[in-house]
This record gives sequence, C-alpha cells and structure tokens, in this order.
Amino acid sequence: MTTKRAAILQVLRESEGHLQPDEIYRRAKELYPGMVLATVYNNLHALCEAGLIRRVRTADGADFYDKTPTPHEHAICTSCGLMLDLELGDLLQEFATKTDLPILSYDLIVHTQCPKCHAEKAEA
Amino acid sequence: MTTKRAAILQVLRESEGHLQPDEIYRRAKELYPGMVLATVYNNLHALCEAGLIRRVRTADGADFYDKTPTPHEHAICTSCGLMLDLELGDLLQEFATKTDLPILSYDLIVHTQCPKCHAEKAEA
DNA sequence: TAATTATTTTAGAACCATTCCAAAACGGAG
DNA sequence: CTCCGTTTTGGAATGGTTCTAAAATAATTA
Repeated sequence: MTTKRAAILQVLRESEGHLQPDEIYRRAKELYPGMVLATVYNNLHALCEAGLIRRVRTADGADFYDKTPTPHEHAICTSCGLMLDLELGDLLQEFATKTDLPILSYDLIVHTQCPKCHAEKAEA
Repeated sequence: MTTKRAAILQVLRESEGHLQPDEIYRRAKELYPGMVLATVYNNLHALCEAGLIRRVRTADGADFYDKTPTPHEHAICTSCGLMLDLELGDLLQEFATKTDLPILSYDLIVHTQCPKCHAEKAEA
C-alpha cells in the first residue's frame, strides 16, 4: 500500500460512494499534485484485486468504482448520472433456478431517477 | 427500407441470433461489396428504432444486435463469446417490488459457459 | 549502509468501438 | 427529368481504457 494508493482509496472512501476514474483523478490530484491518470487506473485495479473496492462496469460511458465491496446492485440516474445502491437480494441464486446454464456472474445496471432529480421534475 | 438496410436485417435474421457490428459488416459485405461500417451502424440504429431488432449493450467490448426484439435476457459465454438467450421472467416488475426508486429500465448480462465450451472443458 | 531486485509511477502512444461530419449518391414525388 | 429529403460514404474525431518502456521509488539482501 503505497502513499498514492492510499490517497486514491481515501478519495473514494470520503466520497458519496461511487466515482468514475476521471473524478477520482481530479480529487486525488488536489491531495497529490503529482498524480497522473495512469496511476489512478493502476491503483484502482490493484485495490479491486485486493478486494478493498469494487468496479462497477456500465454499458455506456465510464465505469464506476464503489467504495463498498460487498455484493449489491446499482442504479444510475438518467438525469444527473448519480449512482445509487440497490438491494435486490441474491440474484445469482435466483437466476440459477431459472436456467440450466451455469451462472458465473453478471453485470446489472438499473436506470432510474434519483430522488433529487425526481423532485425537481415534479416541481417543473 | 432501403436495399442495404434490408441486407443488414437479412444478415442478422439468417444468423444464430446475436451478432456484433463488425461481424454484421463482414457478412453484409459479402452480399453487397460496397458496404461500409458506417452504413451498418446507421442501419442498425434505424432498425432498432423501428423495433425490428434489439441492441444489447455490454460492459466489455462491442454491443450485440439481437434479431429477436421481444424482451428477454442474455448470457455471454466467457470462453467463446457466444451470446445466448435467457428467460428470467419479468425482472422489471420484480425489481420494482424491492426498491422505492422508479425503475425505468436495466442492462443485464449474465456470464456463463455455453454448452459447447462446457462440454469441451469436461473432456480435457 | 550499500547494492540489488521488485514494484510503482509516469508520459504518451495505442487501442477499439462508436459517433460525427460534410460531401456525394440515391430514390421517390411531382 | 427534376427536385428534395434521405442514405451512404470515407475519414476524422471521440472517449475511456490499456499498453509500453523508461524513470522513480520501495523493499530486500548482503
């Protein structure tokens, strides 16, 4: 665990919970001016392998990194792009009962409207 | 419905069911030598909007296009990359019961081992 | 501590699927 | 046949991520 790696982990842990690499880079650079995007990627990978954080891949746009590595699902607000946590139960288990194929893992992203954007929309 | 658009639809319909743009391009070019990748993309978009086919987005690599536009889920073989159809029921409905957030849509890709690769693995 | 080796960091190039652009080609309506 | 809107085309641009090889840093050994 190097200094910069710790800094990147800190940035994510002190965040709302889900950040994209470019935003992590932006925030980490404030703490360590000599920070570079490649280093951010390197360390995000390392932290994932160490099980300290979790990568959340999306079909459109950049991936997110989740400070909470325990399994859960994610929703993205279609208005502001915010990522939210979801608890949908043991889908792996559930899917397994519905097919004969071996289910190794899955990528799931739900599209939603976050409470803030939902409220703003109601006002208008 | 132009000639080339029909050709692209035909390629997909005569396929195993799920193809990626580059493969559609390769096959369509055999029918129409003057075919260009941009045209494939244009027409895939148009066919999607017309509801004749369906785009299946993935977090890693190229999107797939599905000749069956009715809603169902998809699995990808981690060995050979083949896309398979899954029937997992009305997940939209199901997810809605498990959260207060409005669920607009979702992207789901299950990672599996297709029967063929599974068999080959058993042999070895 | 010095020397050696392994790991990180860095800058920038490379990658790849997709989109964008503006010009040329096409196709149907009149 | 002509005109106008749509399609097609080639190529450049985009954007996130990965790769590469060299420099810097850290860890290990003597």
